[in-house]
Amino acid sequence: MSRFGGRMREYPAVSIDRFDHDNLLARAYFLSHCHKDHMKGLRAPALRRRMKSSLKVKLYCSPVTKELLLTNWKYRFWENHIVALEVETPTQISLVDEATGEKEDVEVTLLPAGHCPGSVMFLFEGENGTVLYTGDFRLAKGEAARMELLHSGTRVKDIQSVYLDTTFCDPKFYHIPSREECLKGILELVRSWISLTRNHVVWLNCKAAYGYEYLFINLSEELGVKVHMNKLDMFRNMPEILYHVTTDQHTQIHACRHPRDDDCFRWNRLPCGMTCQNGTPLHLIIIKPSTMWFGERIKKTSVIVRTGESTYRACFSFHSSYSEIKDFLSYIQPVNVYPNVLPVGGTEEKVMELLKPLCRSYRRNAELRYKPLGTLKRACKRDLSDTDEDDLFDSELTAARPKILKQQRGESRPSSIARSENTGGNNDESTESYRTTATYTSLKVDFMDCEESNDDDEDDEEESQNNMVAEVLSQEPDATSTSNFSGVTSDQQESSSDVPRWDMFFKCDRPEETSDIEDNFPSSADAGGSQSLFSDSDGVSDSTHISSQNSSQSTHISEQGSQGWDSQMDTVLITTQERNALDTSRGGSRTAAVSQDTTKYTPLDSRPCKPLSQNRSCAHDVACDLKSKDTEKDADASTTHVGDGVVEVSDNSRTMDLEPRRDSQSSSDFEIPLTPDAEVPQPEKLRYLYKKLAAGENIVCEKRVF
DNA sequence: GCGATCAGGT
DNA sequence: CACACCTGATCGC
Repeated sequence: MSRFGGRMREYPAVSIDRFDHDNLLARAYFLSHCHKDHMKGLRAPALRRRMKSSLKVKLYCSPVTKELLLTNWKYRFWENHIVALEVETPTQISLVDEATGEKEDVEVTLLPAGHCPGSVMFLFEGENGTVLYTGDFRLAKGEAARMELLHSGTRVKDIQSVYLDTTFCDPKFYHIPSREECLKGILELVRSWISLTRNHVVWLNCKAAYGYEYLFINLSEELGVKVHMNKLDMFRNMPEILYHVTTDQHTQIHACRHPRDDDCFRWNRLPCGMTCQNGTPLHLIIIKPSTMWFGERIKKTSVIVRTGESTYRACFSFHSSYSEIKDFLSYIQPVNVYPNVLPVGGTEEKVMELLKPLCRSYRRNAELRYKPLGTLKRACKRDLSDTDEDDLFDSELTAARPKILKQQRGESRPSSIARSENTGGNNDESTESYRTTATYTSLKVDFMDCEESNDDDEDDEEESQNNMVAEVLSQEPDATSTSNFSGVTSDQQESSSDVPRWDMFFKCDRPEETSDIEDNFPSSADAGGSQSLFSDSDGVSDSTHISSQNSSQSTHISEQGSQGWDSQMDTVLITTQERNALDTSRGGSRTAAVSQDTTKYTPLDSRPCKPLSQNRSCAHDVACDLKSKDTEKDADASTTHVGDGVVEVSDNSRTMDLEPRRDSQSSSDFEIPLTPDAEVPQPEKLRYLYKKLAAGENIVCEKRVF
């Protein structure tokens, strides 16, 4: 639930998603979506009075949100004060103080948030910088990178602050199955039931809130059965939804509600009162969409679980998972982040601990706070002494999977790489120009991403150790590099040439280039072949739960208790693995169908959700495009290349945009003073270590010596 | 009578 | 587990 107070530090003249207290004095109002917890005060008498006496104050929202809001008579009084802004259309807004006449202009852009129909994020650009208010959002990994308006030219805009939906910002919500996965699971369950006889019906026990519409649409499209709802006047101008829902009870899929709809637990009675059809009693199953999450080491991502004889839970989430949040924020890399939501067991401090490392300001501060020695020790200590299994892969530790992704990531997300390298190496940006070498910081960031790209594997010891090793490797140079700001010189560059680079070392083992892009789309590419050095060990660990899948009597049925999801390994109904296999065997037609349906959701949800295949190729194009343009940009902007891998920046206003060449990664990181005990790794030693890593061997001990 | 808040429920 | 919402009790205006 949103705890956002309504106002952003940078633009306090506007109020977003809160309409009480101080917000009554705002010069403009913004509503991100139509959920009650974002509408506090929106129909209060105080605000109503203000609107009556004001000609200028407006409420800005997406066209769909406007429609949904005005359908509710309680909000009808807003009618002449709402301005619907088209999504992804930057709009200049004058914020006028009606009392003083004082004026401030901001440009606002609505970006699709994927939370519910009409949900958007607000991007504000003006004198006080660029800030992003996410509202509530669910964006898959990589979606931020695909949002054109988050970019300026080829790189991410310089975003000062992000006001972030942190609902699931906790490592325990590490993974939530993708929208497509969940959809498929529900679809197959519903299909298998309602195709038995015409009297087999399904009740979708949805909350009284917007956000399930794409589920209804997809079920209806796939199965040719409309979904029964209590009312649908709010969709009267949304044919994409309207076509798939009905007020006719005589349908096999219901999402109707009743104040006492637990009557449904009495057999075969629907909330709408239906108990039989043509004199024959109904056979009812209940599917309750609910958020299911998986810690990152839990690999069996069942999206449907049977909870009783005729009751099921289906995975469904309105909010981004922890790994999706991380992907989003680490791509944007704002200077500041402010959580809009406190996760349940969490405190503001705890959330900030998780978010800060993904921001620019923290990196600078961290470098100031921790002297080089301290940083190095800290990184090592945490890696090696942390014996808490649950924490083993949390947060930063998750960053280090020994996948050969660096190059790939670099190609598809240049700004992310550039930023992280910068932030790792720069400190006082306002007084001098900088030379930055690319450092292992980027490696770390890369791994942070790629480990999510196949979270369906490896919980075994061997892999864990590999993880640890990789973490060590990626962290230490990182830590080292943080000391760079005091000692980088350009001649450190030269000596790097004969030192093996992690990515280059393994380059020959990599699959063909085109598969690189797949790694950016984990939800659709999980079933893909080996993309990593460790695909073998992945395979081995996979086998451990294949057997448990087979132990289910069929691909669909098993019982479960009501404990946490993580302990329900054997109650899997439909696993992602199974479904992925299904997709593969069907030549991907299934994926295509679902993707297409998702497209239909687009106008309502405002999501630029293209079919996955399209997304991929699109992303691929963008990636290539970005890369080539990036080069130009560096040349014509305020950055100048100084040698290979060193960039000198003279633009003080945008120092964080330093973009060292990715391929500049070199051993120069090692050649600055280290901790007293530390030694500079010799090329031979690096080669040796890489070899061991490639073989999946544990070299942690040797690392300690290092 | 209305709204805000809280507790308790799904 | 959680979300987003509803209902009902209580309090203050």
